[in-house]
Amino acid sequence: MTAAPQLERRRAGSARRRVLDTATRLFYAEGIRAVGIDRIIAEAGVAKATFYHHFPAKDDLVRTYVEEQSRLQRDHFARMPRAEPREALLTVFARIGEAGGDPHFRGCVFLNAAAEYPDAGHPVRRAVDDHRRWFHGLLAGLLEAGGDPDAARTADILVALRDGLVVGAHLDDPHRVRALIGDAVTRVLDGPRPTGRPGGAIP
Amino acid sequence: MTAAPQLERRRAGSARRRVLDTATRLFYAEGIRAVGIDRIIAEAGVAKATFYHHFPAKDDLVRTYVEEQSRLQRDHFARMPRAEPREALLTVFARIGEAGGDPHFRGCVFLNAAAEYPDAGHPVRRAVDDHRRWFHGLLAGLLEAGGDPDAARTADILVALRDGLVVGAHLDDPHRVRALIGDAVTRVLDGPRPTGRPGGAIP
DNA sequence: ACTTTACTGGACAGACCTGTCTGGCCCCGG
DNA sequence: CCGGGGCCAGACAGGTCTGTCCAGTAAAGT
Repeated sequence: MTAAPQLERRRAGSARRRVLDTATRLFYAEGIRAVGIDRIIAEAGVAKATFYHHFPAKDDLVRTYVEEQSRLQRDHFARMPRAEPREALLTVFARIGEAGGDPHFRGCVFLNAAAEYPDAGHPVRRAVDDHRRWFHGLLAGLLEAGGDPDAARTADILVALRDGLVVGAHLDDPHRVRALIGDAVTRVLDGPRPTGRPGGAIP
Repeated sequence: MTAAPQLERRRAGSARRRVLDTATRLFYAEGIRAVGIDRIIAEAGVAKATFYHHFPAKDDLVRTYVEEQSRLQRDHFARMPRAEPREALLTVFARIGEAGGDPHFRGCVFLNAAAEYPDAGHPVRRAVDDHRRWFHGLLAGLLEAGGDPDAARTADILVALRDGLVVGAHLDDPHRVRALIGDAVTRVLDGPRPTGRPGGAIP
């Protein structure tokens, strides 16, 4: 009980919290490379030494930012009310349309971050990969529970669809995307399966 | 006959050509902000003054890069052999799978560029928009020719699918994406339509 | 032979970047 | 009361960025 207060002090992490919040806002709105440390610490009202005390380098801040966004999304879906698999799937996709309506919407945190880190082995890219694997697993689980005969494949397609919808809501028209989400998901879920073709998977 | 040689000199545009080629390679491989002018002119073997003679600012080079890539893709599809609309559609999507197999593949030129330019009104973003409108029109035209009852809607979905597939081929597994393209497109094309529901569009 | 034009090589300015360091304040636990 | 750690303020170093400028070369057209 003597070590805990050190980690849980009243103001402990307050500066760190402000840095991370500011970085999250600026990184998402303007891009990661486009936002410098000086700008972050100025808007967060934090000394430079304090920043480098909490984050050894800028990339550590970026990685933390991406990881936290992933955690927030996972928490959000974990707190989603229980529903039938298919309904849950539609809810997941409906959220894309809602997010696109936000005036601050600027696409997917993870896709945007990945676009700025060409090196696939970079910690930031790994964090993105982790998030994508989680999301694929979430969809595959719902599909399996819903009795989809090839949940992994359908999940692959739905992940692609989700990425494309988010991109479209950002670069094209959010309202049009919102209007077509249900149609698109239904086509993927209920569209014809290749296994139905005679002479299919098994030779 | 007197003005033409000035524009078509033997070496005229040679330096410009080298700059644009080098920039194309580096921008795509490493990102736009990540590549500086000094690096481009060094690898292109061009003097700095020459660079700024052809491109008033870096953003002009970037815009030219994006526009040229758009033109190249349009030319490619224009030279595509005539085929039935549906077959042509499948060919368009099959190319995504092929591109993903290239070891230098690093996603979509236009999505990557857009991710680095948050301002939607920026000339680079406009060039990206132009390209996306063209691509949507290409798909919509093929769908209409193929007798799709709601070509614009289906084109919207296919554009989203295309974006997601390209993203997946870059961030996830190119081989898996390649294997599911046909399935995905078929589901979207032949999946159930909302208009088929009783009490549909017309109240 | 003269002019025009693209091009070279490199110095230079001014801004911005990340990251380090010093010095001191303030609050909380012991 | 006092020690330590979180925090602040800002100078500083070393590098990179974009963009300007100058002086000179080489080749094309007239």
